[in-house]
Amino acid sequence: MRWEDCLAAAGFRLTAARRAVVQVLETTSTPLSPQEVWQRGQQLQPALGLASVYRSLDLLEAAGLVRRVHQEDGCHGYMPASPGHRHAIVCRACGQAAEFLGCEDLGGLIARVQQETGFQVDGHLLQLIGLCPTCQELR
Amino acid sequence: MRWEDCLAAAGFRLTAARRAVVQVLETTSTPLSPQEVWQRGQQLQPALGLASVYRSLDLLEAAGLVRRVHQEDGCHGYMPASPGHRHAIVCRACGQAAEFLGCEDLGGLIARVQQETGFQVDGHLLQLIGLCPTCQELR
DNA sequence: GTGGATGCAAACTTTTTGCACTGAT
DNA sequence: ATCAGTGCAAAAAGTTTGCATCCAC
Repeated sequence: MRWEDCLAAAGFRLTAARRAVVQVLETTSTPLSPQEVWQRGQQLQPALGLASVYRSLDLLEAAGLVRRVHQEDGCHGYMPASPGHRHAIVCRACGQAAEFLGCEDLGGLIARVQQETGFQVDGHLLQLIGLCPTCQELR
Repeated sequence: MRWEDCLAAAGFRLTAARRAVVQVLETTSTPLSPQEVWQRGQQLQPALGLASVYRSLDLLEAAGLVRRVHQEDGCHGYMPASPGHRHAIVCRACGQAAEFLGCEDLGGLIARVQQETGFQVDGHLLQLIGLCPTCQELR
């Protein structure tokens, strides 16, 4: 299901602003801040407003089409999200990011933590940090 | 090693502002925002400035004495950090948090992701979300 | 045609910075 | 006595909101 259909199915309109935001995110491998999405989006849609970028990102994130990643400095970046439960791995040198599937390995850990703390775990935030292939070569 | 010694050993001074920030964090089980730390800290140290709270939190985090947790809404909270490599579990209902040890279970997952993506993984961000014992009872 | 969505500007929130003064060493 | 650290105020970032206009349906 393409993103246009996802939004349409949920009753949202296909507007130029949303198109621009999606196009920008589709063509990046680095998570982008709202500001960056805005700047790049203006090349596709000169009238694009920053507020619409925020609104579109919220919408797309809620729809599961876009993922928000936590950067080391505390700012947020957005990247396109593949369907399913995935996590991101972000390069600490260049910011390049990739997604990966599978966090079943957490099962044992979660069971143990539930036992130890009494919390009932129903979600997790997992993100890996490292060096991408390119940045490994540069050192 | 108490926090006073940690800072002193690193060449930092023991000031009233830092004392207040540490005391506030020591007496909370919920991660606090800088604003909250400031408000509570003013009861211990009326002249406390918000800027000093930010500066102290940065310092204490760099020293590993305080942990920054990512809240669902994107804002940051700070909580005291026990020594060693630990992670946090945060209650999605009341914000209460606990720490847990042990993320060796990630080893297999990390090895697999390195293989798949070519990234060299050297860190991770892991946080669990769930319901604390108290909030489980309330429903 | 209608109402959802936009762009703009202003408001707000959060965080950082410049600077003179204070107080820990 | 020194100078790291502070409090304050201003500035800079980051994000949200109000509103008239626009355009997808």
